[in-house]
Amino acid sequence: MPEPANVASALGALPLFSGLSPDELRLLAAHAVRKRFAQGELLFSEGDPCRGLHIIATGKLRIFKSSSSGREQVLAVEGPGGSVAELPVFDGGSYPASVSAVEDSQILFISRDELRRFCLDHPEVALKILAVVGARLRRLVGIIEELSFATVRQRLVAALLRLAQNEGTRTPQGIEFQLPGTHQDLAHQLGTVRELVSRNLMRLQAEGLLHVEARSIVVRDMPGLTAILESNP
Amino acid sequence: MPEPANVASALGALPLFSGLSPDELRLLAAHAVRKRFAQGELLFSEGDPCRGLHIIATGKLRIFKSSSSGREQVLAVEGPGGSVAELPVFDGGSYPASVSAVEDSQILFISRDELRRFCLDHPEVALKILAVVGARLRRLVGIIEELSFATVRQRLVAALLRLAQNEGTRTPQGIEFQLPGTHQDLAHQLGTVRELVSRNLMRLQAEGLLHVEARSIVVRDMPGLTAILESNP
DNA sequence: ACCAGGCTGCGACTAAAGTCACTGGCACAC
DNA sequence: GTGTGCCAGTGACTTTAGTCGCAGCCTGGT
Repeated sequence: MPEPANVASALGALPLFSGLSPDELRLLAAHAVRKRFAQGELLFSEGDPCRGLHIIATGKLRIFKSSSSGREQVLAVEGPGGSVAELPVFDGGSYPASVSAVEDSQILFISRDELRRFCLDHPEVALKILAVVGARLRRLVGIIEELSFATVRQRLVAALLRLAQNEGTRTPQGIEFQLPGTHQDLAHQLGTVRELVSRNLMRLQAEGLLHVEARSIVVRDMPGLTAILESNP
Repeated sequence: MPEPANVASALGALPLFSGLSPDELRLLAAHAVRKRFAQGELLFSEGDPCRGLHIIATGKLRIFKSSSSGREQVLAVEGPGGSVAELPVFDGGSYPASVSAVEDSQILFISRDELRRFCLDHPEVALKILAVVGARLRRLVGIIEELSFATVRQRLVAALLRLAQNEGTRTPQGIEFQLPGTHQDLAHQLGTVRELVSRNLMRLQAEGLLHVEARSIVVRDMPGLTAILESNP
């Protein structure tokens, strides 16, 4: 956990500000404010006026939209080193989505004006931010593609395969990993409801593609799963 | 239509490059290449390596994803003054979606490297680009919200209301406007299929909310339509 | 005039998605 | 222990989305 004196070096370790000189980092760090958020706490809501950029020192944040009928759609989950609200800092509008802490989190906050000023003095930072925003845009386009072309079943499989890839461990039975949250959480990420997650998991198990035990998943038939992704609707 | 000598002033008129000095504009214009695309022609496909930024002088472009089964999802339609592929210029990746010309179009093209260099020398341009990308990101989030929370019927109504707002003319019977393309085109924008557009239009007419005649739509009951948007799924 | 091809409107159907209501399990607080 | 509350599984059902096939219409070309 960064002490005030270490904020500068913490910033330097982030993709956003890598390559800056110690002096520049100190300058930036002088303007950064540290904040803490407890698990489940809301950093801000969709529609709130944008105050600045949030950078994750430790913890995990969830960017999401919620509907009037209680449904949610997760847009991104960001871990340490990630940032949130890079964009509305620059276009002057309000936040387009809500952000809450998935775990207890420590955040470095840089106000809108500070960041804009810093970017004007350090154009390469602006380019880095553009790159980060670009990556976010790609992910959003990916979500749109999934929502618009894929079934819940396919989206679920895609999510499971991503988990297997990133956090899976090889075992004799197949690749094993843990679901990162409840079925409800997963449903929110897929833009659907709990029941469908539960049912589809069971169905995949019945088909012999998976083995499900509580939140532990074992992928038994990888080719079978990837085939589902390619099959039409 | 901009003659080579006028490219600079044409650029200056764009939101992206407003506020630059004539000298700077000339410098940028020197690197811009003019291209023409016929109606329906593809500028590039999703996955192609990114070569640079496209700015629309005249005409209209459509940014879209297409699925293996022939479905399409339009992400944006950009008119004169708009730009396309601002983002992959900076994150080094390939184009995330395809772009085609809706009408015959004249395009100013600035290569990736030129633009990056120019941004480093003119940080305020980088900020302007960030603002444009920000707006795009907002629209994508809006699409995700609609896809994930709204029915086809609601998405259709939302699209009709946008059209009424932007291009509608008041008449005694209600607000009248023309559909900008075929039902198929509209279906692609909503991420659905032709039949559902057709059926839902007829249904709205049967309910007395609209009057449909070929591609001419008359909104007869605005409050009734907005009520549809707010009703749960 | 006539034909070809794109656009539109249906009807009948299938398949997904989502809703509702209920069950049982598990964990934690008291 | 014994509630209390969250979580997961499931059956029965309704609604929405999407598919297929076809017929009518208009347009532009020959």
